[in-house]
Amino acid sequence: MDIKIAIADDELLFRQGLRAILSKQEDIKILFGASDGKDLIDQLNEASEKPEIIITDLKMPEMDGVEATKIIRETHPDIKVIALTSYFTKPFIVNMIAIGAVAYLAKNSTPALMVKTIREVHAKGFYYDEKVFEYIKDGASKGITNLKADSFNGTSLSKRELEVLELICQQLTTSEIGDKLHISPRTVEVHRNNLQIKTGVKNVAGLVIYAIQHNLVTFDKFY
Amino acid sequence: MDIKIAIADDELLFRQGLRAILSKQEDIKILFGASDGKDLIDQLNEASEKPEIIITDLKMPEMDGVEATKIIRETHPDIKVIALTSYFTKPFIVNMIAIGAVAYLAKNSTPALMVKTIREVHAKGFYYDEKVFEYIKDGASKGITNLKADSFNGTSLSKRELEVLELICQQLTTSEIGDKLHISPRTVEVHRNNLQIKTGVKNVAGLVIYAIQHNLVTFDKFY
DNA sequence: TAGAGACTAGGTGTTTTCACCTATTTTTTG
DNA sequence: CAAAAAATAGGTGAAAACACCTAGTCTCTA
Repeated sequence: MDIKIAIADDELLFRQGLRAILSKQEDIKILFGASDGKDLIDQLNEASEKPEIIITDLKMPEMDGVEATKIIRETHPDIKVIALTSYFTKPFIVNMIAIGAVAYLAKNSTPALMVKTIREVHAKGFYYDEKVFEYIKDGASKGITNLKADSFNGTSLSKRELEVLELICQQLTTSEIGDKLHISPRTVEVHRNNLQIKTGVKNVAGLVIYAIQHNLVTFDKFY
Repeated sequence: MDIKIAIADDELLFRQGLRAILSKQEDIKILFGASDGKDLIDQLNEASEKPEIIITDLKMPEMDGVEATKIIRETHPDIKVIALTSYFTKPFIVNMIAIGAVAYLAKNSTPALMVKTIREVHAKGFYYDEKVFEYIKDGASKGITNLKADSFNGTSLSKRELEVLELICQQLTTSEIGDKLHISPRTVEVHRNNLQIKTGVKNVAGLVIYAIQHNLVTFDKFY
């Protein structure tokens, strides 16, 4: 009768902390923890006992929570995904809900809210607090289907453009990026220029903001 | 006879998780938790019972762990500070040790290592694992005093610098910023340059990332 | 198989950033 | 009040970004 849960977060201490908090609840049982999206999917596929609810951080190395959620929604449509993150901003939230997360929880939440969210999700299948709900309404009124299609690769950035964008966010210069991708710096300039036109920003500052807001780069990579 | 501890981390769930982990140890007692450096200093000053050890995250809004550590080293030199962070890189580590942290712990550590570090710090006054020790040796050979003076080591950003940073994030150029603030573009350049030195980043891309990660600019303005 | 889209890369020139300096004035603080 | 910190601004020069342009190759698909 326990609520079976899996946790994905790249910080072991956080994961273990969450485990310590949740293990105090008699009706909650933690099946396993994963260090990133890839690990989560692997363990999920191998697990004999599948979790009913997965709590996943969005910002993770290797494969992030967004990607992982997409895969889980396809391969295990009955598993509920609760998104957990420090970044409580509209694009993140609207996008995660569009992808299929059933709750969005800030890392700044209280343990009590975390437990409540888990129980609500288990009982009703979803749980949105007021702020999240407000964001969803906003997102919906602006056409969530459109958002679904456009969302991140919104203006549809190409694979190469995304690579260049990521390296720009890592503070590399044009020629450094050229070296890394084995292409001419001129080509990198073309990509940067196209990125600016497609995203409608003015300079690298704009590109970085765009990348972060659209969750195209993970924060971890900056260090 | 308990080891008295205070915890500072901006994520409540993490803080509570840590509390849950550490409260299982009979010899460890958690006095209070703080949500950022400012909060930590305030609570520290007001506390009737002072902690012997403070575990602080480095990346926090308002006042970060670096700044807080510096203040604590001055006002409460007998309190040991353990730096806790996701970013296990040389500059961070060397800098924190230079400032006076007695241990450097990754958020990716095991709860066991966390407890061990606390006990070692309590007994011996410090604890460095092999990797940290290696970095310190490296850092020392390169002149730690210089690093202390130059690097970003928590010198908080000035009001003007924050204004400039915000406008950089709004994609304004140096001369546009100069116009807006009624100062010479040269002065803006000085501010930008100082920002880069203080934050330890390489270019505007780095500044934008720093600003967003440290909650120095509000995301809302971009929507 | 023709066309679209992506990736490539060169030319040219302007503007901006960035890294070194020095130095004065203003404000804050012990 | 004296010292420290912050804000101001100039010089110089190299590197990078940005804005225009043209144009070849490659891959996928209608």
